[in-house]
Amino acid sequence: MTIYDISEKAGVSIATVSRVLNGSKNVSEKTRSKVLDTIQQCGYTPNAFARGLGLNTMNTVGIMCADSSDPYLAKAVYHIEQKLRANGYDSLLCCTGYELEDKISSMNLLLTKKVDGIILAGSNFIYEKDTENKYIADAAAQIPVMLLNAALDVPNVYSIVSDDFTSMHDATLQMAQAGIKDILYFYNSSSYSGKKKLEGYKAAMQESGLWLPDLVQFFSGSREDIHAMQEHLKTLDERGIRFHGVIASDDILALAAVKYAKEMHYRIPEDFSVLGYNNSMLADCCDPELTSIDNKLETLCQHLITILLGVLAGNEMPKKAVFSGEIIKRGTTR
Amino acid sequence: MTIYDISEKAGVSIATVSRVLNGSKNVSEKTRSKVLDTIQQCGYTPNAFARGLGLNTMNTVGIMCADSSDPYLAKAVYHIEQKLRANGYDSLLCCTGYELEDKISSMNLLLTKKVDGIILAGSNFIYEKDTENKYIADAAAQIPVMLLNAALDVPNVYSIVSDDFTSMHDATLQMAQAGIKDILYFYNSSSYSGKKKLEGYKAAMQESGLWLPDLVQFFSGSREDIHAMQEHLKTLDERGIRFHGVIASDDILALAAVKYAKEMHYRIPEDFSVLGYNNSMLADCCDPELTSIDNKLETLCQHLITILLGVLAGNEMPKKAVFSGEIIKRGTTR
DNA sequence: TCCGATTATGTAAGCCCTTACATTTCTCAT
DNA sequence: ATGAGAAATGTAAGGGCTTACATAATCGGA
Repeated sequence: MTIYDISEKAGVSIATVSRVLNGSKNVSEKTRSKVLDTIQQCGYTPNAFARGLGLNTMNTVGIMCADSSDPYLAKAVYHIEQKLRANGYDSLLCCTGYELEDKISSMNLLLTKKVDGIILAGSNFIYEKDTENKYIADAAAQIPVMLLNAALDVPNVYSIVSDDFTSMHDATLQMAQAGIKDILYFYNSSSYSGKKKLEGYKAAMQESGLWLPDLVQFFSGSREDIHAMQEHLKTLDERGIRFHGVIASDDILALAAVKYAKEMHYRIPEDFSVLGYNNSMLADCCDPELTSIDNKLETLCQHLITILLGVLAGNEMPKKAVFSGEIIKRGTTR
Repeated sequence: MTIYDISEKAGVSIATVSRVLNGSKNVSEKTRSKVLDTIQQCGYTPNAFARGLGLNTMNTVGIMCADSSDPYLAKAVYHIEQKLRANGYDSLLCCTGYELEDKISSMNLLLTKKVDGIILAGSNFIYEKDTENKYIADAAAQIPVMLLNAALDVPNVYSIVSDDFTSMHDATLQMAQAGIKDILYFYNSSSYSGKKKLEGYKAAMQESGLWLPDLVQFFSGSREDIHAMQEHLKTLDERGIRFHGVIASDDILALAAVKYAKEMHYRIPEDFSVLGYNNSMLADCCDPELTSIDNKLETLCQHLITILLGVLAGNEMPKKAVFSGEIIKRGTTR
C-alpha cells in the first residue's frame, strides 16, 4: 500500500495525495476529502522511511541520560517524553552510563539516526575541562542540544537549569539561623549542579562564620558508600564530635543520615536536622518526612521542550533559562 | 557526502561500497580496506533514512510503559534499553499512561515508525476482556510483541513473567506458619501480575485455614490513597480489631503500613509483620528494612531481549518463559 | 593451456516519498 | 465575454541506499 495506490483509487496524482498528507494549502476541499476518504478506507499509512528520506527528518529527538533508573532522571525522562510526544515528536532513549567514552558513542549513534535534537538529561554530561565537552559542541554543530540541569556556553546549545546555588544557600542559611552551628555537607556528585549546590552551602556557611572545609564529605549513593557515611558519622561520634545538622545533595544520602540519627536515638528535628535535595518520593517515605529542596523538575522539562520546539521551528530562543527551586519543609528540620 | 562520493574517491562502484558497509561476503580484502579507508577519511556515515527505506528496518524497537517514572518500570526500561543497545538496537520510548485508548494510539505510532518489535513493559497492558487486548494481537500481526510481567496466548506475542503466584503463596505461607493468623492484603493493581499475586496470597491463606474476603483491600499508590489506607488501619484498630500482618502487592503500600505501625508504636516485627513486593530501593530506605519479594527484573529483561533477538533473527522461540522470584528477608518479618 | 566454477565488481532498477516546475482550471474585474 | 492572475493539479526529478542480475576477474583441475 503506497501513495500510488491511493492516488489511483482516488483518481488524483501522487503529488495531490502527498499534499493532503502534509496539510498543504493548495488543495481544494473536495479533493482533500476524497483523498482522505480513500486513505481511511485503505487503512494506508505513509512509509516513515521514505518520508524521512524526503523531508530529512522523522520527528524524533534523542534523550540521553546516564541512568534512567535513577529516580530523578527517570522523572526527567518521563516528563520529557510526555511533552515531546504531545508535540508530535518521538523519543529515542539512550542510557549512556557515566563514562565519557560511552556518552560520545551514544551521541554519535543518535546523530547517525538523524534525530532532530538531543536532550542531555542530567548535569553529569558536562565536564570540568572544555576539551571533554567537545562532543557536545560537535553535536551542536549539527543539531540543537538541550542541557537539563547543566549549562554550557556554546553555539546551538541551550541550557535549562534550576538555581541550585540559591536554593542550597538559602536552605543552609535557614538552618544556620535556626542555631545549628555544625552543619555537615554530604554530596554524591561533582557535576555541574553538584558544584553549584556545594558553592551555595559554602557561601551560606561563610556568611554565617561557620565554614570549615572538613564539614564537606563525598559519598556516592551506592550501598557501600552509604554505610561508609554512616560509619563516618559514628566514628566522629565516638570521638566525641557530635554534629547537629546534615545537608545532603540528594535525598538518598539525606535518608541515610536520618536513619543513622534514629539508630543513635537522636531526636529529629530537635537534636538533629537533615535536609535533602530533589524532593523525591523518598522524602515522603522517610519517618519523619524529609525536608527537601524541590527543583521543579517538571517546569524545567516543560521549558526545555518549549525552547527546543522553538529552535526547531527556526525561532531565536534564549540560550539559558534559570528557575528557582523551593524548600519543602517537612519533619526533619526545625 | 553520499555513497556516490565514497565510491568515486575509492574508485569502485556504489554497490561495492554498500557491500562493505553491510559486511557482505563477496568483497576482496584489498577493496574492502580501500573503501574503509576513504570512508574513514571522509568521515562518512550512511543516511539512516535511505538505509531504512532500502532495508525496511532501522534497528529500532519500541518500548511502551505506562509511566517510566514508576521506580519499577523505570528499572525495566533501563535494563531493556541497555540490552537492546548492546545488540545494536535503539529504543523508541512511549510512556502511554494507563488508558487503553492512549495505549492504542501509542502503539499505532510505533507501528507507523516501523519499529522492528514492541515491548510492553508492565502487566498493565493486558486486560480482562479479550476484546480489549485486540490492539496487541493487531500489532503482533505485523511485528513481534514482547510482554514483560504479563502473558497472552496470541500468535507472535511472547510472554516473560515471574511466578508471582508462587512467590506470594510461599511468602504468605511463611508468615502464616510463623503464627500470624490475621494477615491483611493490600493491592494496588488488578493487572495480570496483580491478580497472580492475590491468587497466591489467597491460596496460601486458604491452605492455612485463615482466608477471609475482608482481609483484602484495594488502595492505589497515590498519596491520598495511602493515607486512606492508614486511616483504614486506624479505624479497625479503634474498633478493637488489631491486625498483626500486612502483605502488600508493592513496596510503597508496604512502607505505608510500616509507617502506620510505627506511629501506633507496634513493635516490628515482633507484633507486626510487613511484606512488600519488588524489592525496590524503598525497601532499603525503610526502617526497619523491608522484607520484600524480588522478582528478578534484570533476569526477566535479559531473557526478554534474548527471545526478541531470536525472533527477529527468524528463529523459533518459546512463547512463554516463567522465572521464579525470591523472598528477600529483612527486618519487617520474623 | 583452457574451461567451468567461483568470486569480485558493476549496472540499474527499485524502495516511497517530497517538491520544483509545468500545466490546467478557476475567479473576477473589466 | 475575456484575459490576467490565483488556485489546483500533475509531471518528473530527485533523496541515498539495497540488491537482483549482468559482467568481469580469478582460480583450480584436467
